Amino acid sequence: MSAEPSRQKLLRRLQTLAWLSQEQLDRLAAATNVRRVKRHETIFFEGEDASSVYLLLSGVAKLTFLSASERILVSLVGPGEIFGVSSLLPVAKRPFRCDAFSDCLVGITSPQAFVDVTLGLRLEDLSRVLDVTVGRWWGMLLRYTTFLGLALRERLAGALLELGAKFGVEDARGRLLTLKLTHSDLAELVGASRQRITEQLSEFERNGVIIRDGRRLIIVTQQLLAVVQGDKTGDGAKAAG
Amino acid sequence: MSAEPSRQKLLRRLQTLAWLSQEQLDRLAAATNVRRVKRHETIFFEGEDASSVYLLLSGVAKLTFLSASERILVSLVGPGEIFGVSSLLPVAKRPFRCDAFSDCLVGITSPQAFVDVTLGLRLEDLSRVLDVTVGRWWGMLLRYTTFLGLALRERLAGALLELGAKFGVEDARGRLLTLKLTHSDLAELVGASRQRITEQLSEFERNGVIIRDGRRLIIVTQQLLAVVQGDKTGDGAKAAG
DNA sequence: GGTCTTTGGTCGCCTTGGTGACATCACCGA
DNA sequence: TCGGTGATGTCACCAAGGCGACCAAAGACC
Repeated sequence: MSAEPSRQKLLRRLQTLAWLSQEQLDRLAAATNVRRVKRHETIFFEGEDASSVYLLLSGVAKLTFLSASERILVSLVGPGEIFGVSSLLPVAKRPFRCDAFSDCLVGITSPQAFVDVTLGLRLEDLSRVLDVTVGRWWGMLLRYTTFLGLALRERLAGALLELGAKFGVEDARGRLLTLKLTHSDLAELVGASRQRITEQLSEFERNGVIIRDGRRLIIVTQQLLAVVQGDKTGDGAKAAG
Repeated sequence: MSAEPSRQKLLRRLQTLAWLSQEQLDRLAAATNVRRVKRHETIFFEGEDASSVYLLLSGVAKLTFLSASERILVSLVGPGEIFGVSSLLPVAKRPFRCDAFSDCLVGITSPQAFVDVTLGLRLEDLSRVLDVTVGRWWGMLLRYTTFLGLALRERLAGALLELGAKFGVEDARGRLLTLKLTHSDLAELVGASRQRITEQLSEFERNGVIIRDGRRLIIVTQQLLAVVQGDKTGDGAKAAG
């Protein structure tokens, strides 16, 4: 796969890397494999281990998120762009699929080499810092893409789970939310109107998915998970009631 | 503002920074100011220059995005989390507002000091690399938050502008999209059905916002910008003939 | 050119969920 | 204890937009 024009030359053309020194460019080129990908072929799959950094040398690629029965075009990648960067975080899996939108020339490098050449750091050191800083963006992005194409019911369930994980304490009946959230707060969080939240919350209560202690919420993680996974009927809840 | 319990002690409690050495922790503490913020007070405003990194020492803060007549709760920040990290990118302004959801204790550091202590790098070197790698996430995040609460009309206009900027070439009549996009592709990109895209696109054509050259699109940047800014009537288009 | 497949264009029905308007309810300070 | 205030329930009405169905046009392939 390396009988290509000249890896250095290909890399030198990229605007994105214009600030690298000649020596850095050479080292990066040496660590990069070039692969030709035809239109509609896949560059990497969702769920794969994220173990490479990609440079789009030419062509157009697309990143898509595949939720249950829904396909979301997350982003189009143009020539010169670096993608597949979730490999810089200590995250195991790729959330998006990437396939070639037109015939592409793709450079593939290890994150270790990339970090070493561009910053002179060890991947694990950078990872740790990125995780606690820009890792939040990654999480938010995942949340938004997941939420698109979900109904209010599932969105709210997901949000409650997240809140429970972050701001909850264990309780005999489930997980108690220590945060005093109004329905309007939840509405803003989930992108809905206050009224719908009120309704949905009572439905959850009827089905035993949440319990109300005065104005505090106790969430039943098991049931909520069932809801997020698309249990429309609430039967999962009854099963445990 | 530094007559506080002990900055070192406050920092040492944070899970997020558990991997820092004693010496790093001391240096970070020395570079950090602690501020007490009461419930509902604002920690930073949207549109401000992003010139600090924040550490939430205690309490809960919320990040909100304020679009035209819409308020979106982007994320809740819990104790120990680092936020306001857009200051690590070469981006001028903060897109989100951050205010205290409960009484908070906030640590404030310069991005320079933060990067120096945690990675031993100069901010500008890290910035450059982050910009071309995780900068994409930032862009996507902004896109999603902006798109929430916009109607299809505006979303599509925004998407076309983006595509034009990235994959367009100047043309006598506007900016020619070199990419062969089907209506389904656009639908996936803006989160709509194929049929709506067809309709919206013809409406755009009627109003002179886009021009069709066979199956290729030419976008009229001026008009599209007007649409994105909420020009419901299409009068902006007529004005230019 | 003839046929097949992909894309584009339109309709009508129906679900989701936003809006405004109220009636309650819980909590808080005087 | 008693309003006041903000948080909750609930309703009727309405707009946006998804979905299935179907046809027309434009390439693609033989």
